Amino acid sequence: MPRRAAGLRREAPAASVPPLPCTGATIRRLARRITSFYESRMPGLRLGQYSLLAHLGTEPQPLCALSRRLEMDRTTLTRNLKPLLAAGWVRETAGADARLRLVALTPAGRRVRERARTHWKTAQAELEETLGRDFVPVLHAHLDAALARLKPALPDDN
Amino acid sequence: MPRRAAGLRREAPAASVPPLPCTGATIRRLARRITSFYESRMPGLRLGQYSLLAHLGTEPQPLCALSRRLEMDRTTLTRNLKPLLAAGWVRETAGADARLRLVALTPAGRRVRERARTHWKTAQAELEETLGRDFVPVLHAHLDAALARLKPALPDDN
DNA sequence: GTAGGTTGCGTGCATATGCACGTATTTCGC
DNA sequence: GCGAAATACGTGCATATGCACGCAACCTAC
Repeated sequence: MPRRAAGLRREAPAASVPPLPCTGATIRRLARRITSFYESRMPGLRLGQYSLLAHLGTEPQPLCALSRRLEMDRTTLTRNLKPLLAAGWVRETAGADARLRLVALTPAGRRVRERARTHWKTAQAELEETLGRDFVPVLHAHLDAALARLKPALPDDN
Repeated sequence: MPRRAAGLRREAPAASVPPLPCTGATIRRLARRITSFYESRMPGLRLGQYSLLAHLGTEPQPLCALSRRLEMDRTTLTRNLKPLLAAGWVRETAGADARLRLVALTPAGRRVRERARTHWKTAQAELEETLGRDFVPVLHAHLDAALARLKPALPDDN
């Protein structure tokens, strides 16, 4: 071991096979990075929360419909909705079908969404600037293609 | 805006602008989908856990080095390591620098990793089959390009 | 040598994610 | 009608994610 004053070792991946290129790990890494990018430009709102607001409307819609549109687990949606309900941005109403839980934006929710949309637009523009104006459409095309090929494989719900 | 009689509309995304294509939302959606794909083929191990095992080695390395290599928040790493420690797949040792927390694979951890690597390889191959053999390299190239352009913007740690 | 900045780390808080399981309602087959 | 299948939903559990804050050990300048 070479002597070293203070420091940390940044060498050696440590006795083993180097990790092979994993599509899953890579996409998650990029998702983290991009999420962080957006959120640093959207004060007071997580990206997921904004996404939720953007998919909500004045018209009450059932949770299941929302989860399908967002292609997100129903139970995740239930929990992600909680802070928005607590903030008074979303209200729930009862419909004819007693099983359904209908959710819609409140006036306050619409205001928050409009304000956030501005920030989002800025972030999106800045992201496209950073990644390259002509790069982003290509990236999107590939992401969409991957989504189209990868079937959700719905277990029970959704 | 034409005033429409109640009952004319059946679909309607609910009184508002349809969500614009958001790179962040799209990549998170794909990340969820792909994660689910891998995990359905890796019994008893989350994708993140496998990724961690794959980046660990026999040689003890400090947490901070690991978090840098994984490009992941240090505190997230701390927590993600916990189940692996509990399972006896990872051990921690003390080094010269009392600040550092050195972690390495145990023999059991190596065995688990080797078994998991097999499953991972199958999953990866199947994914490439599903997405298209020639598609995946292109996708990777774009993901890597995006990662290269998007600087982490390290706040304090990491 | 010691004060003060730096570095490595853990915890509390808040959200994100999805599976297994259980519950309530509705619809369907007969 | 009525019992079974289908549908919509919540909760418990386990992990994933990162920021703010605080602590301890280390290093550097003086």
